[in-house]
Amino acid sequence: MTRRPLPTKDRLIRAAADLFRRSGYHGVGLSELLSAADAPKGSLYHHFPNGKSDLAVAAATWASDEMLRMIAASFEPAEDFGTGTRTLCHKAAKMFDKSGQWDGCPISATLFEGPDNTDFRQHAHHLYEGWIAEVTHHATRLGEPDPRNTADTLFILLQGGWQLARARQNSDELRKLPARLSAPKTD
Amino acid sequence: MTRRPLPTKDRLIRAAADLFRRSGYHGVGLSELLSAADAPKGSLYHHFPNGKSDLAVAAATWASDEMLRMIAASFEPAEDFGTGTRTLCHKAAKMFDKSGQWDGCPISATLFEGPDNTDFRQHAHHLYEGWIAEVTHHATRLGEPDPRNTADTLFILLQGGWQLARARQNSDELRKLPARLSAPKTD
DNA sequence: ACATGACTGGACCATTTGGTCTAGAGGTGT
DNA sequence: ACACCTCTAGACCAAATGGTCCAGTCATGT
Repeated sequence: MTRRPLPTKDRLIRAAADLFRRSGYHGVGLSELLSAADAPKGSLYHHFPNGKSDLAVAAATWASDEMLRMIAASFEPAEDFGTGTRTLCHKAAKMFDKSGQWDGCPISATLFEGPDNTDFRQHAHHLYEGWIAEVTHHATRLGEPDPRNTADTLFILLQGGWQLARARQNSDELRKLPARLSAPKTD
Repeated sequence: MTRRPLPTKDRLIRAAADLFRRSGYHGVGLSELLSAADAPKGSLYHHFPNGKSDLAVAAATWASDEMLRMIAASFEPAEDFGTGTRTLCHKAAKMFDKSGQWDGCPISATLFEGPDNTDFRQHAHHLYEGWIAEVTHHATRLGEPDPRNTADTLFILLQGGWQLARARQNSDELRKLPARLSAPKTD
């Protein structure tokens, strides 16, 4: 406790976020989880009475909060929206490289691939809308003409770009994303 | 056999593609799989000596081939690239609705979330590049200025758009995709 | 009629799964 | 000193997991 760098609960959340992102909800067993967090089973069920599923929600929420911080850190110092986008994509690329280039989106790997519980899916939706809302906020602030639509597009590009980067094992796909973001045609 | 609409091997592949897309590789047990395909365990291990993992590869490949057919069917009759793109996205939206609006990409759910086998990942990459090559082919044929890059972008939009549609439970996100596809800025 | 080979059916197995339960350690307040 | 409470530790459990194995079925070729 005093010697451990982090309290047990946080170690569990971080280990869960890490492992779920790598192998998906069902791909991680409690034993693997507990040994990664260096915690016994009793602690898990003390902090998360509903066990694995509670932990999954906590882990996804924590990962989502990290993403929100990343978005804020990218756009707050930016002069214009394009600059913020470029910063965000570069940060994402760095995160991708650090994650070992195989991991998926922590939200979808944890909640979408989880048990076919409606609450899980809705929570994922909620978290995603949080990202989009944050981007919309900055798009508005920086004078983008159609902030909501622009935020949706950036979300799509990040999700799809991450997938392509994963397939190609190359984070440059993420860095090239801003070039693909431009004013939509008036269909 | 004579009474069954499809031979056992194909029923297994189709059931697997279906279930894996819905719950991911680890989210589906053999029992669920076998009862969905109405096949006994012996048949699985006859047709797929390595069991679940062999079946997963076959299922992902089959799903990928379906996608290739969908791409071809969209672009072959098209006068220009934009029209083909619109058709493809509408077809994808229809498929999304038919799938129940919760399923993920069959390739990534089956192969990326699978065991941390390098072959799995590389096969997924191979299948994805097949999609992109097919789109590149049509982009070239229809006179797009930068066919490879355009194909990459369409892939990214489809992957990301599918994810957003899944979160929002709304296939219109896929139908709105073509409007987001435009000439990239010269960064 | 018989043998052959592909395929089916399911009993069986070791291992792992998520989850429960209880004994107790360790800190804090009185 | 005591009680109190949070948290840890891990033995234990029923159920499910992926996988093996083999006897039996059935269509076919001869």
